[in-house]
Amino acid sequence: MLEEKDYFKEVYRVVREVPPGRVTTYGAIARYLSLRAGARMVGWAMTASHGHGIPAHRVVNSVGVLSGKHFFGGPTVMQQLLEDEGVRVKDDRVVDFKTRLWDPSVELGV
DNA sequence: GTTATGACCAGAG
DNA sequence: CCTCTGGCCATAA
Repeated sequence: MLEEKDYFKEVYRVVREVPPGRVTTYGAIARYLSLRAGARMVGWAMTASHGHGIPAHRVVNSVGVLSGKHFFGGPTVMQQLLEDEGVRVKDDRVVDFKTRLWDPSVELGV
């Protein structure tokens, strides 16, 4: 029946809430959902996010690096998607990462 | 059961 | 900037 695990759906729900032009991090999602599995499981969930309509390009690691760009079918696809939404990317890193960061535990309230 | 791996994180040097 | 270490823990073999 459901291939997806419950925490997968939780992660997807949060990622879907990330507005265009903003990014969030694996750690932030893990913190917000209190996933004991930690940030690694968020990354694992993203791997399975294909076909779920998840804007995975808005999820980067703690320093704003596009660590998952390799999974978008090309080395520039993820960057292209972000820049198309107004997020500047330089050397695989989000420019003005701190101001672009959308932390669910802050934006949605803890 | 054990081992290896990973779209991670934080700290130390 | 770089590498290394320790921690986290689900998944695969």
